[in-house]
Amino acid sequence: MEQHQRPLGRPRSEDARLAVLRAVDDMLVAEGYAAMTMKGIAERAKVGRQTVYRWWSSKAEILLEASAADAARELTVTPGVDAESDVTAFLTALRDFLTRSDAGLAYRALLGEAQHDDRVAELLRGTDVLGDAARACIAGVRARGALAGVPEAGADLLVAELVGPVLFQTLVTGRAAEPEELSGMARRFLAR
Amino acid sequence: MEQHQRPLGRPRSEDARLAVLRAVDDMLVAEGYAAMTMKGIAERAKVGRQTVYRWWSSKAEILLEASAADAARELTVTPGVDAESDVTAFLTALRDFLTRSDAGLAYRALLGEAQHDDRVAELLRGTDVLGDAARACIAGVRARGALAGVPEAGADLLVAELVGPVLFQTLVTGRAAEPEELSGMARRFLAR
Amino acid sequence: MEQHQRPLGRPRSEDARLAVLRAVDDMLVAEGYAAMTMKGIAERAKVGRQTVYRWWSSKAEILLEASAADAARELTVTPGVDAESDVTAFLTALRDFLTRSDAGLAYRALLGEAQHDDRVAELLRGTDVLGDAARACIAGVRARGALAGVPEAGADLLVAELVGPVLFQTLVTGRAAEPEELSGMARRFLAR
Amino acid sequence: MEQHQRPLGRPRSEDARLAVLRAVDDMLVAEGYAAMTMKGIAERAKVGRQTVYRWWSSKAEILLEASAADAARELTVTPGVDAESDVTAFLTALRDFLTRSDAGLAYRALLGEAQHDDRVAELLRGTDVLGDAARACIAGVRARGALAGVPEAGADLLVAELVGPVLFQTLVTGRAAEPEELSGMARRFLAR
DNA sequence: AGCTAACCGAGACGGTACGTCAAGTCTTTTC
DNA sequence: GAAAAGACTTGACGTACCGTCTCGGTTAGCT
Repeated sequence: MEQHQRPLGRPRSEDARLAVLRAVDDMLVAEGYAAMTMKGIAERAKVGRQTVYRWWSSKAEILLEASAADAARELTVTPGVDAESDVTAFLTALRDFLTRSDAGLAYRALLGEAQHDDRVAELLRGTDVLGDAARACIAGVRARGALAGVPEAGADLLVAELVGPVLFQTLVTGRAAEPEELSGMARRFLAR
Repeated sequence: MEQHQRPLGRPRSEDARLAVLRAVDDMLVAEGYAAMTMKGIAERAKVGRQTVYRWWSSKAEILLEASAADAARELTVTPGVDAESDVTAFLTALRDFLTRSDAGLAYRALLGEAQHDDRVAELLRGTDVLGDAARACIAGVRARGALAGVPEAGADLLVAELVGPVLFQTLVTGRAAEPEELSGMARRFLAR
Repeated sequence: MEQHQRPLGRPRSEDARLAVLRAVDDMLVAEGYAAMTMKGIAERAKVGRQTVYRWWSSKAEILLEASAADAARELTVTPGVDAESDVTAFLTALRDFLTRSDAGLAYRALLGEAQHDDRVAELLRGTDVLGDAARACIAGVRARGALAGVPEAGADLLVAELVGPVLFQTLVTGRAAEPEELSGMARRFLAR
Repeated sequence: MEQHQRPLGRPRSEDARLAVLRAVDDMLVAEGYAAMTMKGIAERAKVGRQTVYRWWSSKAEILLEASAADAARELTVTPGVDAESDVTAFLTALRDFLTRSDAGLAYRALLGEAQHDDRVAELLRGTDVLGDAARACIAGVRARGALAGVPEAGADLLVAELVGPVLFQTLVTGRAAEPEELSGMARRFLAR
C-alpha cells in the first residue's frame, strides 16, 4: 500500500522560496532594514507579492529564516588549547558576528524591531541564537573543568554576563571590542 | 543699545511644544512605538502637522526629548553605606528603568530603532543616557576607594561590563533580573 | 475495425457542468453579478478552477448558458381570446421577466455588461432572447389578422416599439409597469 | 464680527478636479469603461490616488460628473416648425446621443453598471438625464397644443413610450435608427 | 497704529507601501 | 485525458502615512 507523502495540488516552489531569502539577504546589506519592504522584496525576488505573504507574515520572519542558519554557524567555535582561549574565541566570534557579519546585521535589525513589536520579540525568543551559542560555549568550558564552583542553576545569569558586555558595546556605543578587552572579559568570566 | 535676543516674528508656542511631548509620552505607553505616527502625534496634540515637522524631524527625536530628562533622573542613585550597595542600587535602578519605566520603554524603542536607522543611532549617541549614568556610578565608587587597581583608561570597558548583563537580560530574554542576581553582579564587578 | 465514437480519456463530467450552472444561478440571486467571481463560482460548485476556464471563457458566458432556456420559456405566451390580449400577455410576461424573474435578473446583468464589454455584446447578440420572443408574439397576432396594414419589412422597428417602453421603465426608472399601462401599450401598438 | 466663508485648511484644487474629469473622459473613449480603473485615472490625471478617492467613491461617480452637463446639453432641442418636427428632432438627438456622442457612451456605460450595482443605479436615478430631456420635449409639444387629450398623470408612461424604442435599438440590437423610423415614431407618438 | 516676520491650526496635495483579492496559468495527483 | 487541488505571477483594490504646500489667522517686535 502506498503512502500519501505529498499533499494535493501544486507543490511549493523551492525556487520562489530561495529567491525570496536571497533577495532579503541582498537588500538588507544594500539598502538597510528600514528601506526593505514586502513589495520591494517580492519585486527583487521576481516573485508574486501574494507568494511572499503566503509563506511569511512579516519581513522579520523572512529575515530570521534567511539568517538563522548563518548566525548559528558563525557563533560556533572549535575548542582550542584551554578554557580561556575557548571563551576568548567565542567572544571574538560574537564581536565579529555583531559588528561585521551580514547575519549579525540581520540579528541586530531583528533585535531592534523586537523592542517595539511584540510579535517580533516572540519570534526572536523562539530561536535564541545568542543564548544557544553562549550555552554551548559554557558547556564546553565546563567539560574542561572550568567554572567548577558555579552551580548549574544560574545558567541564564552566566549567559548574560558572558554576552552582555559585547552586546552593550555593539548596540549602544557602536564600537567593536579590542582583542585585549575580549581576553580580559574571558579571564574575569572564568575567575568567578 | 539693546541686543536682539529674540528673533523676529511670532515666538514659538510653548503650549504646542508641551502638547507634542505629552502626546508622544501618552501614545508610546498606550499604543506602542510602531503604531505611533507623526500624523497621529499632531492630531493627539491638537497641533498642526507642520508645527511638528518644524521642530522635530522624526518621531525618534521627539521621543528622545520627551524622555531624556526622566531617564537621567531615574538612573541617578543616591550614595548608600558602601560601594557594593551603591553598585547594586545602580543595577537595580537600571533594571527598573529598562523593564518598568515609561522612559525606559522609550529608550528601548529608540535603541531598537537605532539598529536599523543610522540617523537615530547618531542621535542616541549624542545623549548617552546609560553610559553617563554608569560613569557617574563608577566615579562614585572610585571616590570611596573601590576599583583602586583598575586604570582610568579602560572606562568604556568598565561601563560595558557593568551595564551589559542587565541590558542583555532585558533586550534578549525579556526577563527582569532578581535582586540576588543584581547583588552578585555588583560583587563580581567590584572584585576585578 | 472499431469506431471511437467517444474521445479518448476521461469524458466531460456532466456533474461538474451542472454544478457550475447551478452555482452561478444561486450566486447571482444571493450576491449579485458584481460580487460573482470565477474563483467564487468554482468554489461554490466544488469544482476545480481550471474546469471552469476549460468550458467557459467568462462569467457572462456561464450566466447566458444558465439562464437562456429559462428566459425563452418565461417569455413564451399561449394565445388567448384576441390579438390585444395576446400582446398584453406578452408585455406582462416581459415585465415580470425583467423585474421579477431570476432569469431576467441574469439578462439585465448581461445586457448591462454588454454596454461596456464588446465580447459580451456579441455573445448576447447571438441569442436575442427579447427579440425572438417579440417576433413570435408579433407573428401570432399577424396570424390573427392584426397589423394587416403594416409591412413585414419594418419588423425590427415593430419589435423596438413593442419592447422598448417596458425595457425603459425597467432599466432606467427601475419601476414595474402597472397592468393598465401594459394594456394601453398593447392597444396603441395594434392601432398603428 | 467676521464671517468664515471658506472652510479651514488648504482649499480644494480646481486643477486636480478638472484633470480627473478630463482623464476620465479621455479614457472612456480611448480604452472603454471596463479597462478604466481608479489607479489608471489617477495616473493619467497626474494626481495622487488618495485625491481621487477623497472626492469620488467610484469611477461611476466621476464619469457621471464628467458627462452629465454634456449629456443634458446634447439632449436639448430648439423648437422647430411644428410638434412633429420637435419630437423627431428630439428622437434624432437621442439616437445621436446614444450611438455617437462621448457623453452618450458614458451614459450607456453607467446604465449598464447600474444593472448590477445598486449604488450606481441610485446615483443614476438622482440625475435622470433621459427622463428630464424627454419631459422637456413633451412639455414643449404640449405648449403647442399637441397631446391635448392625454392626461398629465401618466407622464412617466409617455416618457417610456417616447424614449423606449430608441433605447431598445441602441442597447439590445446596437443599431442606430434611420431617419424615417424616427419620424414614424414621432408621428405615432403624437397620434395617441 | 501699521508693517513685517514667523508662528499657529487645518487640511489638500502627489507619492508609496500596506495587506487583500481576483484573474488567469501552471503543476501535481487522482479518477 | 479530464478533474480537483493548490501554488504561481500579475495587478487593482481601498487605506494609511509620508513630507510638502497653501490657506486664514495670530502674536510678537519694529517703525
